[in-house]
Order: sequence, then structure tokens, then C-alpha cells
Amino acid sequence: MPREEIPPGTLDLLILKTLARGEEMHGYEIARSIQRVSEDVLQVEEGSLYPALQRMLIKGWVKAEWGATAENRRARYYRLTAAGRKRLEAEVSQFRRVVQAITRVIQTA
Amino acid sequence: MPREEIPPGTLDLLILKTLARGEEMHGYEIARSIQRVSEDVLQVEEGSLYPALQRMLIKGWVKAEWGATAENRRARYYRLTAAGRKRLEAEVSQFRRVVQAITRVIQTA
DNA sequence: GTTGTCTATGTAGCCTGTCTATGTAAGGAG
DNA sequence: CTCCTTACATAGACAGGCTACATAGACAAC
Repeated sequence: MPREEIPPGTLDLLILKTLARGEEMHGYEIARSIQRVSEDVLQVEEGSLYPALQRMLIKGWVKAEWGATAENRRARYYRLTAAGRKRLEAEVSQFRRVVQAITRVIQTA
Repeated sequence: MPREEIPPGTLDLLILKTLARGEEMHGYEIARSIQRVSEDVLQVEEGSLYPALQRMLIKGWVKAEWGATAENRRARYYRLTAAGRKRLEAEVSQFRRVVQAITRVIQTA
């Protein structure tokens, strides 16, 4: 099965939700997590990931601080802010709403 | 509830499926149908609709011919081609696959 | 010590596809 | 005649993915 592209507008949702599991994560780790949890359907490219994280920093949905990985490499660790958590809820309910609407169109004979 | 924008990539799917119900339809009618069937969640703007129909004409997914509506206005009637029907199937299954993948991410604790 | 690989972050520029805004024209109401 | 609605169409803005490229440090192999 081929990997699918990330539908525009859903990348923020995926990142926010991944961070919402609680642990701090760095960017690379977030990307691998999304790929793993989606069972290899969604592949987050680096050229999409880092700009997305920067947008979210500016909007105040995440905070970042430099640190080091277990393998002693520098990495930027992100965690959700309160605003980010609120945004996540909004994005999830909007996602469900739109998917349900499209599904109605698909299923109408 | 606010209307939602059409997620990029799904407009073709919505149009193809609407035409797949069998009857010939003109553009304006297709847009109103999508809006109605989606229970007013999805609003197809004309600036999105007509370029989309032209793309689909070029790709051979739909055919068009000029005619007149019941109210005696000129209108361009579209119908699915065999290629369009095939494309519709591909888009539907891709849509389900991606939605399922995103849903997995959303639902993973 | 230098070569190579993997991790990790980042930027530049392209492309697709939606949106807003605008314009045309013809029918029907008043 | 004017206005509203239908119906089609295009130009340009803009967002958000993508590819491709660049950098840098850790570590292994040789």
C-alpha cells in the first residue's frame, strides 16, 4: 500500500494530538510517532514538519526548549500549551464534522 | 454552526460522487446539491467549482454539453465518463484510508 | 584522521487547490 | 427600467503541503 500525503490542514492536528499524550518530544520523534501510529499510512516530510512547528510556536500552541536526546544529540523539545490544548479540541471536532459531512455525500445514493 | 471550507483535494471527490448519482447536472446545481446533502456543512464556492470542473474535463473524468434549465437558462450539463467513475472509486478508497489513519492518531491515548 | 552513516534541524522555492473579488449575461418580478 | 437570481467564468491572493538542499554533531569503521 502506498503512503498517502497529509491532507492540507490536518498536519497541525496530528502534531498537536501527538504532543497531547503528555511527554515532551522533539520534532523528528513526532514525525516518526505519527508514521508509526498511523500504521505507515501517513508520512510526515521534514519540509512540512519544521515549518509547521514554527507556525505553531508563533501562534503559541506549543513551547520549545533545546535539550539532548538519549543518544546525546541536540534536539528541540516541544510541549503543548493551554492554548494548544484548546486548539486541538477545536481541530478534532472540526475534523469530525467535515469528515461526517463528506461521508454523507459519499454515502448518499 | 459555521460552514466549513472544502479540504483541499476533496472537491473532486464530492463532484464526482454527486454526478455518479446518474442524472446530468450543471455546475451550479452540483454545488447546491453538495451543500444540501452535507446538511449545510460544506459550501462550494463558485471560484472553486468552475476551475475544478475544467480540470476534470481536461483529465477526461467528465463530459459537458450546453443546454437549458427548466427555467430556460443556458447551462453546461456534466456527466461522468468511465474514467471518472474509476477515478471516483480510487478517491473514495483513498479518502477512507487517510481518514482511518488520522482517526487512529486521534484515538491513540 | 577521514570517511561515511544516522540523527536532527532548518530553509528556499515550487505546486496544487482552495478562497475572494469581480465581471458577464439572460430571465423574471415589480 | 431596475433589481434580484441564476449560471458561468477568470484573475489574483494565499495557505500549506512537497522536493531538494544545507548544516551539524555523534559514533563507527578503517
